[in-house]
Amino acid sequence: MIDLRLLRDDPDAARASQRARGESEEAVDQLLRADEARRAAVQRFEALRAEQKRLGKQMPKASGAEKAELLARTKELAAEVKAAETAVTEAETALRLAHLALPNLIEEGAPHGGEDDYVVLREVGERPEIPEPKDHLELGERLRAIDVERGAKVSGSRFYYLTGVGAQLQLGLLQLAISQAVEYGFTPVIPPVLVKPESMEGTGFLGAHASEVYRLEADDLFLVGTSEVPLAAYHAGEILDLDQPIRYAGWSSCFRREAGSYGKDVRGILRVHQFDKVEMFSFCRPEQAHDEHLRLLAWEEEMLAKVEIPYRVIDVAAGDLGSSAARKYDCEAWVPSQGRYREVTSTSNCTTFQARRLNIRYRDETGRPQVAATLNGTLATTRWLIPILENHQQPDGSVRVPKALQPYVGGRDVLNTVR
RNA sequence: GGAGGGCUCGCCUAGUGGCCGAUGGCGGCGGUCUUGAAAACCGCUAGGGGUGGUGACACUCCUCGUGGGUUCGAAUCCCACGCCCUCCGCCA
Repeated sequence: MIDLRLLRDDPDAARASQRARGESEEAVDQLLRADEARRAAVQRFEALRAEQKRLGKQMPKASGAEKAELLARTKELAAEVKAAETAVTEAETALRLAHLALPNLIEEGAPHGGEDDYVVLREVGERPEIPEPKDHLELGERLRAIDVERGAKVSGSRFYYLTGVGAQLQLGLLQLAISQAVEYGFTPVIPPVLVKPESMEGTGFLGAHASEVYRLEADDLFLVGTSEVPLAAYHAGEILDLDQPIRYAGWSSCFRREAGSYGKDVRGILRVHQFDKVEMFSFCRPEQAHDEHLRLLAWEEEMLAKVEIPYRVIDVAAGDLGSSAARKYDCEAWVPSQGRYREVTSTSNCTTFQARRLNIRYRDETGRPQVAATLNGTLATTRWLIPILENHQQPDGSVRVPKALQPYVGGRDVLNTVR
C-alpha cells in the first residue's frame, strides 16, 4: 500500500508511475475518491458521536421531565450514530480495496515498459567456450546428482531428487551463502514455511500471485514461495529500532505451483515446485532503502563471483516489477545449453509498500512512529546448480568445482561421471 | 481427538454499566541529589484517524483479541469467531 498523504499531495506522481508500468491511471483516481469519501464519512460520524457523548454525560445528573426529554433525544441520536458508523465502515472497506489495488510507486530511474524493456546494466565474467554443451540435467544424471525421473514417480512433474554430490553441492552453496551473510552482519534465520493467511496477505502474495501459492485447505495455511514471507511478517505490527538496518538471511524450502507455466522449462530443475533458497531481507529507514538495495545487489554479485559463473545484471522494467517493488535488479547467469542468460537472483526495493501492509514501523528523530522500508534479495537457490554444472562442465561430462564449493564435496576439484 | 484456562497501554497487573483511554508495579527516558555511580525522590512514558495551523501545536473521534448484540451510555452484560496456554489421549 502506498502512502495516502503522499498521494493526496502529488497524485500526478502516482499517475506517472502507473503509466510507466503500463497500468491504469484510473486506479489512482479511484483511490483518491475512496479516500475523500472515507474522510467525509468519518467527519459525519465524529460530529454525531461527539454530540452523543456530550448528552450522555448529562444523563446521570438529570431527573424527571428533563431526563425523559434527554432520553428521547439520545435515543434518536443513537440510531443516527449507528448509521454513520456503518457508513464509515463501508467507506473504509472501499478505501482498502482501492488501496490494495494500486501497486507501489516506481523508483525514479526504473526503465519504463514491460517484461522485455529491461536494461542490461553490465555483463560480468567470461562465457566459457563449450562446443557442444550438455545441459544440466544430462550432467546431473551422469554425476548421479539429479534424479527427475524418480521425482516424477514419487511426487509428479517438476519434482526431483538431489542425490550424492548434487545434495552436497546444494548444501554447500547454501552454506556458503549463509556464511557470507553472517560475515556481513546478517542474522541467519530458519523460518516456518507454513504461514497464516494474514502473513501471506501482508506480504502481497495473495494478490496477483494467489494462484502460485499452495494452500492447505484443512488447516487454512499457506506454503511459502520464498522465505521473504515469514521474514517480512516476522516483525509485523512492531516498532523497530532502525538506527542501523536490520538484516536477516533466511534459509528455507520454497514452494510454487507454477500454475499457467505448463510446457515452459519442463526439462530439468529450472522451474520446479519445490526448491531451497537463502534469501536476504532488510528492514531500514526509507531514506536508506536506495543504498541498501545496491548493497544487496553487490552481495548477490559477490556470491556469483564465488561460484565463478558469468552473469549479467538487468534493471527490471516497471511493468515487470510486481506490485510491491519500486525497483528490481535481477542477476541472470549464463546457461550454455540454452545460449542465454537465466534469472538466478532478484533483489527488490519495496520501500514502505510492504511494511505499511504489515504495519512495521520505526521511530524517527522526534520519537514518532514512521513506516519502515523493506528489501529482499536472493543469495543462492537450487537453480544455481544449473549454471554451476553447465559452465564448469568438461568435454567428458565431468564438472570442475569452483574453489569456494570444494570444501563441501570432500575437497574435490572435479566431479566425475559415475559408472 | 477430549477437557479446561486466558486474551487490558513494552512486560506484569487493577478494574462487574456513566467520574475509565483506562489503576498500580516493573522496565525505559528526563531531572534533583552525588566527585562519579548506586539508592532515594520528582516528572514523562500506547497507537491510529479527522479538522485547523507554514510550524512547534491545538481541538476532536476511535481502539481494553476480532466482529456483532443489549443499553441513552459497554473494558465491564450477552452471542459468535480468532488466537495463545495447560492437562489427558494419540503420534513422533
